Amino acid sequence: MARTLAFNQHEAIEKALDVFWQKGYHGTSMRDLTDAMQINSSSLYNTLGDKHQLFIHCVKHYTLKRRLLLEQRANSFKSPKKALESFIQDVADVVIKDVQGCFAIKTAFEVSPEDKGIKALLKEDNDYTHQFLSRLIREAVRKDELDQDCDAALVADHIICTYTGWYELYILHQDPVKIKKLATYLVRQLLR
Amino acid sequence: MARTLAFNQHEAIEKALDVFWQKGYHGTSMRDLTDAMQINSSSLYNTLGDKHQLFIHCVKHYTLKRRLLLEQRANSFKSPKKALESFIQDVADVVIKDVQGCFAIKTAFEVSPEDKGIKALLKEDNDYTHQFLSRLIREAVRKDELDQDCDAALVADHIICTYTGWYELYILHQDPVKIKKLATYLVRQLLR
DNA sequence: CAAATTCTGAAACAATCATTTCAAAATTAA
DNA sequence: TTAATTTTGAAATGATTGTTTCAGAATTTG
Repeated sequence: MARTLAFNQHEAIEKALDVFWQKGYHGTSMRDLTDAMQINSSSLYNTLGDKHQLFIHCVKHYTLKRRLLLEQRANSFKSPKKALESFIQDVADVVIKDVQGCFAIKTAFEVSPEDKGIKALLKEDNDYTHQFLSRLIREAVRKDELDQDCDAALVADHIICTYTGWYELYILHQDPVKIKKLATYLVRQLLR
Repeated sequence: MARTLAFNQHEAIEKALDVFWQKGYHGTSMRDLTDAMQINSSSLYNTLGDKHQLFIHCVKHYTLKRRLLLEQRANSFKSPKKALESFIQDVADVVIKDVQGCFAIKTAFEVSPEDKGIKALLKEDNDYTHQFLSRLIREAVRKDELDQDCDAALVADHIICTYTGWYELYILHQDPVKIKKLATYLVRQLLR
């Protein structure tokens, strides 16, 4: 048998993700990646593949991480209405903390129009969030916390679309108050 | 005196815009541009400047064009409420027609986090739309077509954020019905 | 027409791009 | 320890990047 890998793959992917996140797919060079990952290119190609395959790893890593975060927080609420409120406010906080925007959204606009594979991954991620939200909404309706005639799937899409726009607004204006106001506005709009 | 330019600058910029729009800033090479513009690179550098300057031309061209379109349509309504409704539905139609998303939004995510010049241009464009919408909303409030306690600036931001998300959703799902439903939902949400 | 001036085309530029090569170092199991 | 196997580092790959060069074609004014 032979020696084992001298670097941690997960850590390497996380570092690569940081670079892709900041510079975008086309704006990132292999040198940027090997510098940040502190791996020689031959090792990189031998283990994680070429630039595109590495990018896929990063997308999967990112979406999985978010998914776990979402599931983790999902069970900590008794009232679905409260859970929805908290979800929206949390997204607003993430938007404000993330100066460079959401990696999935950036990738959706930069890469996925011309890359079906990446698009499929992002769609899957989007569908997951959509399911999470619409389930929450349906529960809220059942518990009479929301209007009976409310279309859960539609409202879920609406929420997702709205906070997508927050990212762009924050990139352009960097105004945390504005984002927070929009979040409370969205909550009040939905839950009355 | 000497000969005049052998190509139309506006047409050349429009062709360059098409390429940048489709491939993004970093995904576009100078060869892509000279091929599409049918101009030799020396002519390009002599007249419009380097890649970055050309990109600025494209952003300015795009935002100006949208601005004119907006102003042109603004005066064709008597009721501000009807104008708002029509604006939102029109945006939905644009989203559906544009398979590759809005150039300004794509650029906001790809370029402007690291390019203050481009960011300033996009912010200016965003502010213009914001002014346009908030003025319309204020008029609607004055004419009692909207709630008196409605914060015009906030609602304008909300509308802009929402339809930004439509672009992403359409890139991922390519479902026109979904976008139209979201548009009518937004309208009903606002104007009740 | 002629002289002046500017634009154009093709080639060349160095730099960087993603990727590959391969010998040597490193590690494992026997 | 030895033989087998894999990772690693540094260099080299050819292609492509953005940009420049410059001689000659083109066009305008006088």
